[in-house]
Amino acid sequence: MPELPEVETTRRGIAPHLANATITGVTIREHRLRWPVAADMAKRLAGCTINSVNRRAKYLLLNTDSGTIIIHLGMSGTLRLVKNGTPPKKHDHVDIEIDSGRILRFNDPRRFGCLLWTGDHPLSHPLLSHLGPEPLSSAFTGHYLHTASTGRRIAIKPHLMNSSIVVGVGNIYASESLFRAGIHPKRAAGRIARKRMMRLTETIKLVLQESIHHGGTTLRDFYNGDGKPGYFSNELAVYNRQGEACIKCRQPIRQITLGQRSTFYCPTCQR
DNA sequence: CCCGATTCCTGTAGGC
DNA sequence: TGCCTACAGGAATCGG
Repeated sequence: MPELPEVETTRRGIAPHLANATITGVTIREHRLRWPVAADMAKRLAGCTINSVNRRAKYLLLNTDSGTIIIHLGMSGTLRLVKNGTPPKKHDHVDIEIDSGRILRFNDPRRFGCLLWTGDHPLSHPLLSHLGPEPLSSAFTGHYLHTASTGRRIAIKPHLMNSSIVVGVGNIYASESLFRAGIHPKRAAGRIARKRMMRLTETIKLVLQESIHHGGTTLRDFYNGDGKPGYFSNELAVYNRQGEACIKCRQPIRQITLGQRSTFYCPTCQR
């Protein structure tokens, strides 16, 4: 599933092929994604030149000379570059054909992803305008997170997954970061000392940077068409490891539900 | 405002 | 082996 590191790796993979490319055609086979794909997308995009490929949170932004294509991969979406004429497979919902003779192909079995168009500045779009800071940016500090958590009684884990607090921390990395920082996922966000918040923010940055490293591996498989899931599984200390011995203290890892999401932690190491 | 619950969807895993 | 059901997850939105 595309976590922030995988979205970033996707961006780096497709950007060289798309920069300065002109769109020659668009095929929409399925409009019903998380948000409907605009019927006039094809008309709007034809003849546009892509200037750059950027990322904000888990959104990919294809910046053209007359507007921006906003793409979210949801949890099962992929973007692949294929040769012109490659027959579509199941769930290949949208093709963006470019003048190099290739197609940027959006596939998404669960259709939680989206593909939108805006003529305005993309960061002003309603889906992007209320987002919190990027976790790997200098704006995301222990001081910031401590301040943003003041008075909050919500558990720290769903708090970290709230995109208005910080973007890009999904279910897996919320559990992993809290384990490494030694913080119990149910602890109220407003009851974590500043010093521990400092450690938590540094841990989040570290975990995401490590996983970007693994995202490279993901991208190669992804482009080779293997598409095998679970590359991260060997790196994960607690996620999906319920009942297994904690790598630090050998106590069994526990699984609970928090904010309607599976949550994994060590009852001894996390307080 | 705050926060928990619901919702969209399909592939996969587990039970029988 | 095969059918059936429960469940997973990003994130907007609803409801209390």
